[in-house]
Amino acid sequence: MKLHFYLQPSSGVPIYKQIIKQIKHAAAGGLLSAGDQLPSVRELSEDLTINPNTVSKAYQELERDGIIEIIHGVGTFVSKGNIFMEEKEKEGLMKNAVKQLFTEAYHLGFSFERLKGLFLEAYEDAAVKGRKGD
Amino acid sequence: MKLHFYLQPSSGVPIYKQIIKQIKHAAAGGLLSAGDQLPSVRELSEDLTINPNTVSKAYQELERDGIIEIIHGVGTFVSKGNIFMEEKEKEGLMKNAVKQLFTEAYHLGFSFERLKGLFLEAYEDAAVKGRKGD
Amino acid sequence: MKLHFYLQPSSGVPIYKQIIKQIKHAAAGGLLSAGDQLPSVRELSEDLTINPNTVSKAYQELERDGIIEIIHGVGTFVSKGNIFMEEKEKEGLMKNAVKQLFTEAYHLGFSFERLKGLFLEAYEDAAVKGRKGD
Amino acid sequence: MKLHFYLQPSSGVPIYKQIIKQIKHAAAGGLLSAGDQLPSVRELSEDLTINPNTVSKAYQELERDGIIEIIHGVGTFVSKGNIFMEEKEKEGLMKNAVKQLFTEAYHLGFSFERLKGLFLEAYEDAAVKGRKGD
DNA sequence: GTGGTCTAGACCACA
DNA sequence: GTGGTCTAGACCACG
Repeated sequence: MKLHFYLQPSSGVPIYKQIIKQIKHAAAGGLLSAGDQLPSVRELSEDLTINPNTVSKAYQELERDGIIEIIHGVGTFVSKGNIFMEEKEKEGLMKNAVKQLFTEAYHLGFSFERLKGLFLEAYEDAAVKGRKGD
Repeated sequence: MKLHFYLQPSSGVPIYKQIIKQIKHAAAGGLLSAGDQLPSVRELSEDLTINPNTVSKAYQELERDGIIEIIHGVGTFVSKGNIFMEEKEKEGLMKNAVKQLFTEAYHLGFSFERLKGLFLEAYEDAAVKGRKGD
Repeated sequence: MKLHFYLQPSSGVPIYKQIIKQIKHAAAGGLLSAGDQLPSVRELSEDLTINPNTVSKAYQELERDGIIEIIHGVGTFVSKGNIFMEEKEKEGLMKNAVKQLFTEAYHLGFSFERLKGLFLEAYEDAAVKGRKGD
Repeated sequence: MKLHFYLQPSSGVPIYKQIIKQIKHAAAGGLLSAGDQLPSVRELSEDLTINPNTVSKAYQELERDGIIEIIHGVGTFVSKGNIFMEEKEKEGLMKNAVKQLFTEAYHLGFSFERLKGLFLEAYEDAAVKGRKGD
C-alpha cells in the first residue's frame, strides 16, 4: 500500500507538520500497520520534491511520539506500540472538520443546500471508489 | 452583525492569515457589505487576545488586496470595489474543502457512512440556526 | 550568571546534544533558575561559532522535554516545571563518571595513586575557586 | 587477560571510536603487549552484539595508526611499534578527564565534598581489586 | 529584535 | 543502501 501525500506548500502549515499529520492519521486509521516500512528519507523527499532534512525532521518527531521507529542504516518502520486512535478521538477530529466546513460556507455566503449537494456528490464518488478498491 | 473569528493559534497557519481569510470570505459571502466598519485594530486584538501588530498586518494585507480601506484616524471599512467572488470560485473552494474532508476520513479509517451521518447532523443544526438567524 | 559552554566539536557527540546536556545539568543544579532567560539563538550560535540551526535544534529538544520555554518573538526561558533532578539521580550520574575515570586510568596503566593525586589537586583548586566565588 | 569493553551505544560517540579508544589506551597502558592477539572481528562483534563491520572499521583505523597489525587469515595482533604513550601524555589525558568531572559536578550543583567522597570510595574499591588482580 | 522553516549540499555513521 | 549532523544562507512569523 503506497501512501499518498497531499502537501499544500504555501498554506502556512509547515511541510513537516503536514507529513506528520498524514502519517499519524494513516497509522491511526489502519492504512499503515505496525511494522510497515515507510519510504526512505531520500525517496520521500524526491517524491515530494522537498529537502531530505524536512522529511527527516518529520520522521524524528514521529519517532519521539512513538508512532514510528527509526533503525539507523536500515529504515523507518511503523511502531508496534499503541498507535490506534480511540474511535471517540477520531470522531472528534471529524466533527471538528465538518463544523469548519459549515463555518466556511457560512462566511462565503454559500448555501448549506448546495454544500449538501456537493457533499453527497463526493460521498457517492468516494463510496464507489471504496467498493472498487476492495 | 458581528463577525465571529475562529482562530487556531498553534495550527501552524499564521494568525494574520487566518484573519485575512475570514474577512475575505465574509466579504465575498455578503456577511460584510461595502462600507461596513471593521473593528479597530486595538479592539480586535483585545477580543482575540493577540498582538495588535498581528491584526494590523492582516488589515494592511487586506488593504493591499483592495478588500478593505483604512482611513487614518477614522476607521477601517469594507471596500466598495469588486469584492464579490464568482459563484464558480466559491464552489471551487467548497469542493476542495469537501474533498479534503473525505481524504482525511479515509486516512483515519473513518467510515464514509459515519462521516455522512456527522455531516447531516451538522446540516440540520446549521439549517435550523440559519432560519432562526433570519 | 553567564553560562559557560564547553564544546568538543570532534568528539563524536553531536554539538546540539552537548548543549542540551549542559543546559539540562545547569538547570538541574541550580545554576539556572526558573524564569532565567537563555541566550538568544543567534547570540549563542555566534558565541560558540556554530550554526544557528544547531542551537535551535538543541532549544527545541529542551522545550519538548519541558526544560525550557520558547516564546516566539520574545525569547527562551528556563521552565517553571519540575526541573530539579533528584539528588539520587545526580549522584548516579556522578558515580558513573567517577567509575569511568578509573576504568580509563586502568586501561592507560595509569596508577590509581597518581590519579588520586591529580584529583585532590583539582579538588583543592575547585574548592578555593568556589570559596572565592561566594 | 581479556579486554573488557564498555560501550555506550546511544551516547552519540560512534561505537567504532569507542572501541578504538579503548584498544589504544589498553595498548598504551600495558594491558595489551606487543604481539598479543586481539579477538577476531566476528568474535568481538558477537560479544558486543554489534555489527561486524563496525569492529572491522575500528580495526582498520587502528592498523592505519600502527597500533595493531592485521594478518590476513591469521589474526589481529598488537603492533611491535612505539605504542607506548609518554607518561606526560597520559597525565594530560587524565588531568583533562578529572577537570571535566569537576565541571560536571559544578553544573549539577553537586558538592565537591560529596564528589571527593565518591571518588575516595571508588579509589578504595579499585585499589583493593587491583591488589587481588596481582 | 526574537524564533521557525526550508533549501542545497557536504560529510559522517551504520549495515 | 539507510539515517544523522552540520553549515550557509534565505525568507517568514511574531513583538
